[in-house]
Amino acid sequence: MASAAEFDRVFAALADATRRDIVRRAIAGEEGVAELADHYPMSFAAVQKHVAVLERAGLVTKQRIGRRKVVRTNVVGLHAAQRLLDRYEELWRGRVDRMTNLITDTRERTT
Amino acid sequence: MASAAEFDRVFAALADATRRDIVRRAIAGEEGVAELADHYPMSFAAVQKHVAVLERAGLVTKQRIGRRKVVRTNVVGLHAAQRLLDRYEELWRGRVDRMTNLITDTRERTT
DNA sequence: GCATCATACAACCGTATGGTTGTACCGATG
DNA sequence: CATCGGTACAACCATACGGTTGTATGATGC
Repeated sequence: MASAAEFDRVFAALADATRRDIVRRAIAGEEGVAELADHYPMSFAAVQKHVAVLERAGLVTKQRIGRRKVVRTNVVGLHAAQRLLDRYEELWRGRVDRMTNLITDTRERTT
Repeated sequence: MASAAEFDRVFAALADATRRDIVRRAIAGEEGVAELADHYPMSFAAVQKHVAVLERAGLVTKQRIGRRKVVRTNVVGLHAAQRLLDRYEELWRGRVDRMTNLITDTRERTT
């Protein structure tokens, strides 16, 4: 189970379009940092920082291959975020069910 | 489909423990801003700002009831985030499948 | 109409964030 | 071993963010 601080990092990491695109590209898991940087209108260092943010959030990993470091998205990190949203969803459904019951009860009582 | 800026707002809104807790509490949809504020060790104004961030992200709505404004989580906003994560998940699965095929092909060729 | 509860918003402050440039390190290759 | 490609990191800058206090607006109850 992820701590509050971990959720903070995961969602903060996903709250940037460039980083989301890096996550998407890193699913293929074939590009190094410099190759990723070519896709974006910013310096290499900026992209490197974005990758570092994603890495700290546990959303990607880096593996040295030759002189490059290939960036790969870590599906485990994504799952943490997914599970939190799913829990909200469950709670929401529970609430809706309870309201439905309430309405049903009322109907039964009033009919 | 949500735009990049909308995703930015949704994930940024979720990247704070207090705001996530407000979302959770607002699922019940019974507390006003002042009542929510009682749960947290910060000023009323701070909580109000958090609610405003969630509102701008489309994660909660406010409805005037008497002199209060009841905060309710908007499940549609959550769905936007969920769908993005699900898409990453799909892409990831696709990649794994492709790799599996590749390995299978190789085996078939080498046997 | 007045006091009051609930909300809204502006101004301010410290720190975090996203970007830049510059420098240093590491590994492959001639 | 000298060079070069790829990465890492520090220093710096502007702006955004999370918090505060103070003031204003709005709906309720007497």
